[in-house]
Amino acid sequence: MSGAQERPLRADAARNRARLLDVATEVFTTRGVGVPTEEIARAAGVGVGTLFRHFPTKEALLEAVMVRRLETMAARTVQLAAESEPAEAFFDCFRLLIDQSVGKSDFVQALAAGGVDVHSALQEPSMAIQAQLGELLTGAQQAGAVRPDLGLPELLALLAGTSKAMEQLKADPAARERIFEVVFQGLRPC
Amino acid sequence: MSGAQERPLRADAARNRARLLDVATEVFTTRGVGVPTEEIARAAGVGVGTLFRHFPTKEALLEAVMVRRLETMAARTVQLAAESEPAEAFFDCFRLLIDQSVGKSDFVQALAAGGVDVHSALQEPSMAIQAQLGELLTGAQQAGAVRPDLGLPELLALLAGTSKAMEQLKADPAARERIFEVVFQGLRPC
Amino acid sequence: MSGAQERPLRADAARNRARLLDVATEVFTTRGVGVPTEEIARAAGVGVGTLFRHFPTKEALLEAVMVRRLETMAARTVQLAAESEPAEAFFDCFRLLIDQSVGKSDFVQALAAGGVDVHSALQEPSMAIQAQLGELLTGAQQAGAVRPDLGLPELLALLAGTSKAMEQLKADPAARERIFEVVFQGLRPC
Amino acid sequence: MSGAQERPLRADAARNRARLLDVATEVFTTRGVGVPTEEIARAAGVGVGTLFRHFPTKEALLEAVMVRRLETMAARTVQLAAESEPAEAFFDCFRLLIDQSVGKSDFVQALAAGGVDVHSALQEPSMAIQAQLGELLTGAQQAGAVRPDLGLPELLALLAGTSKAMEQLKADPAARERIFEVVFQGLRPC
DNA sequence: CATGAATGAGCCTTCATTCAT
DNA sequence: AATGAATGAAGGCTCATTCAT
Repeated sequence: MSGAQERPLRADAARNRARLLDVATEVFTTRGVGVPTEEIARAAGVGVGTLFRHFPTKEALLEAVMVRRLETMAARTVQLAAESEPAEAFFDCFRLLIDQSVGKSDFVQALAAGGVDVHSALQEPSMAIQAQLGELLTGAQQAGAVRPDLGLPELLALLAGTSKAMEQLKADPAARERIFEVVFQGLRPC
Repeated sequence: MSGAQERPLRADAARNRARLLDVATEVFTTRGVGVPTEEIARAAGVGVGTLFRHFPTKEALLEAVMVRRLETMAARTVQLAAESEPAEAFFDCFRLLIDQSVGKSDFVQALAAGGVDVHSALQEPSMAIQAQLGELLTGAQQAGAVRPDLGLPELLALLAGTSKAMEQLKADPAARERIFEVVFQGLRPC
Repeated sequence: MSGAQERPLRADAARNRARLLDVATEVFTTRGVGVPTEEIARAAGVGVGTLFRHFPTKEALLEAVMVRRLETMAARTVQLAAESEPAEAFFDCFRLLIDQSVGKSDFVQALAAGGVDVHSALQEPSMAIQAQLGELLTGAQQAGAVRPDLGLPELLALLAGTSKAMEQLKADPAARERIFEVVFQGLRPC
Repeated sequence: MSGAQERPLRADAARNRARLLDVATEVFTTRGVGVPTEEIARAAGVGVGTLFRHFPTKEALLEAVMVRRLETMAARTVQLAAESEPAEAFFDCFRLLIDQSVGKSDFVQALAAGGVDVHSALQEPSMAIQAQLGELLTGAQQAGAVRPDLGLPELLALLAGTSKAMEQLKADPAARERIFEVVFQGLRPC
């Protein structure tokens, strides 16, 4: 269902690939996309050659990082959606996506794959979450827990915005909670 | 108040500086910070040498761009604050700052100069707006128009977040208005 | 007639450009196209940056080198053609082109720009020589000094081939002369 | 005669070696020496490791390719020389060598192993053909079919040159034939 | 023996910054 | 003061070669 594995991939190769992905996620997130490939490779304990064997381009690496994040998000979203009442599920999911992406608001933004120039590789996982979110939104609206005039685009924008807001309050959990209160109260029908 | 002008600056030099600043604002905003200095210089109709005479560093140029934006924002904020009732002034000002920064959420974020690594040059204008916003916030809270548990940091974070959200809805003014409704309703006391 | 000079080009810049062209010609010719750009720059007494300012690509440099050779050839060809009788002019010109390109048979081959993938920049100068050679050939044929069944393509091929042959006899002028005798005798009508 | 086989070589190993050689010949000839080793290996259906087991260096592979060509040429030359009259044998052999090397003028040039920097491995087969050609040349000269003032070096140079000339006329057999006529007529005593 | 993942030196190219004109 | 040519440190990427599986 998730595309044929090109090949089983040798044990060590798989480990390297995973480490590269982990390191790249960490590095891109904390220090931006400007970090040299060589540094990422070194941090992963491999040579540049290995990095480029697994990801033919720096951009391909970035893409893979985002795809993985998106897929993780999608998985948890699905899980949550199945476990609770529509309204509760909606708000829990909102929280989840935000918590998932503290310090990574770009990832949440990448989620809005409706845009034109978004890399095709991101389209699929992004669409998957969007579909989920769409259902959750509708459910919550039918349950009367969310303003009925909001659409999916507004929801995505609010997710990106809330994530951005949270970034500035990393150090203050109480303040973050207040942001949630503001947004959630704003989402409710007048 | 904004630092002594080193020297009166010849007429043409001043014109060049202004053009450089305008062009840089436009270019950085629309195409990102990655644009080569030479291109900015050319677009401003001067040589690179001239650019570096006015701004010793590319980063200094970027800083100058942001300072100017911040100063503009501060001026309008002051004006607005003086013209209206506390509560109205607060919401108008929120709107203003967001509208000012569509497609430029980084500028709004720069506004949160309380952060550690923010360039010192941004501190002063940022502090100025923050002071204004602080007063507006307090005023609106005393008027009972805004939740009393919110502090300046939360407000700044919400501004940055809302700006980010708006970026994704550039093309849809009605949706943007709905975002305002959500945020404003969320800001009101329960 | 040869395209508008983009700009007069500062004295030192022109000198650098010329030196780069000279060095590149020498280096590409004696050691092949694989020589690193940095080495060429160093040999010309400039930094890599300067090389790439003048020639945006390594390939562009190579192209420029060949264009210049071709233009030199064309100029001398025109001169020769004007000075002598058709038959004599034809053979003198053949000799000239070969002597011009000892150790550089690739240049002579580049002359055959009829090929498809030849860089467009080479087309013009190549065509110019081809036109000249065509006239010389026809003249010599009408004078009865060259087999009438030969066309321009064959002439170009023979030039490339003779040049290649000469490369192997660099050290032996007498042997080279014998090659000329063979080729020239072969060119004459049965 | 051509060096002791290190070991009998297992059947599959021998097959791999042969395939590698075939593929490399094809690839080097049609696309140049710049083609990555890995690609050659893949085209031969083996891993890079295998390639490097058989040929310790890319250059060694290239050498082996040329040695094989040279040996083939030598064999056919011997055969031809034995079958015909001296003069006819000489011209037939010239033709043969050229036809053998259309699009591969480098191979014919490698034949001139008298040069200094030629790899030692090429020396032996090259010398073999040279000896053959020397005899054919002398024979043809004694038969009065070839100018007596030509030596082996000139013959080798003419072979290389003619091959180069033919490369440019790949598409036009009639023109190629005319080149032969020119060269052969040039070779005949005045 | 075969495989192909790993390595890392080296290449081309860009761009912020300096400095001669 | 302005200009734009020159500089050279990096950066992304390739590929011959090695070595663990």
